[in-house]
Amino acid sequence: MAEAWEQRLREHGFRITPQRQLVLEAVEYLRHGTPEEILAEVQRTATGVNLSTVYRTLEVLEDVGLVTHAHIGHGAPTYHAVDEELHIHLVCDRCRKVLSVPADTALTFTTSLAKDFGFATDIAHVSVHGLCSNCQSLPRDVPAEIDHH
Amino acid sequence: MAEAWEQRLREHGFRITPQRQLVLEAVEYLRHGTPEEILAEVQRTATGVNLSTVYRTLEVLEDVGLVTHAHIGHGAPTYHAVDEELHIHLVCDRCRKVLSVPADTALTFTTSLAKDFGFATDIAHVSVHGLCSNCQSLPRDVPAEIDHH
DNA sequence: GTATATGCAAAGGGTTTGCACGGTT
DNA sequence: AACCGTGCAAACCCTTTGCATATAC
Repeated sequence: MAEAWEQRLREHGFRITPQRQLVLEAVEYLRHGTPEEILAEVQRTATGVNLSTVYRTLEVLEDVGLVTHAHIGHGAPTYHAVDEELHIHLVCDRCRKVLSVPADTALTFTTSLAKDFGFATDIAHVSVHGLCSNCQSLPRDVPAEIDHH
Repeated sequence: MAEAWEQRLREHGFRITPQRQLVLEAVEYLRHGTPEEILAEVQRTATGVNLSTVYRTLEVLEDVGLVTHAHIGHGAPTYHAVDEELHIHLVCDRCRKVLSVPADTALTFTTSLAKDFGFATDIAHVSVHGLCSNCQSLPRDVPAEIDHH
């Protein structure tokens, strides 16, 4: 029997290619990865793979439900394999640290958005910004952006 | 007595310039505006103003607490005057429509982030993505992105 | 054999930066 | 007079696209 991911691609009319396999494996291995990071990982095996292929491949893999992405900072999005536990990223606007918390922390929130506005929330898609516990206790006008990653 | 906004700038060691006044007025007038839109509005009065000045000015105005910004789509951020009612943007990933809901809809959510993780949430900074009530009732594989604005 | 995927290079949107000039204090 | 703010142009990051070639089916 073919691997599940091959099945998924074929079902949606896509072809099986080495690039698609490698990108998917890189996302699974990295657990959190930007397109650039995924490319770097893929190129450890296949140096010839191109960034635009990574972009196109991630789009396809997302289409068929094998990966998802989330926006962390203002920069490149982060991709996850779908079998990762669904989580929300809390981004500290001062120190830039990212905290992952279970998606169902937002359950009452998403429930009321559904009830009051009929809106079906994809809570993990976009990060929640704010200040982490550490940075809240710091003096006000201390330089932000301690860690740019 | 000087206007409040002039006070604000001076307090933080910034100078008063026509550009800063015009950008602030444009943000207040537009209520929701991207840097480009703000520039267009400013240029109705002063054609010579430059985009990079708008960016730099918005940063200053945000620094001193006269404006805030929120990320709606993947594109340019939207600026608001601080006296606007604080609201969350709900973005439909299919039709791209944006729904504004009161920020305190998220009160139980932000409260539990504070209690459980010590995180002080800035809920209005980033939009919540998902599907609006209309698009949920549509068939699955209908082309998305009906309205690119 | 035919349609789809890929690599490459170029273009695109949004934003930031270096620099010289001009305006505010 | 000193410094800050501005305009301009170039550079920047991330992403998308056109096209010819290669590959999966």
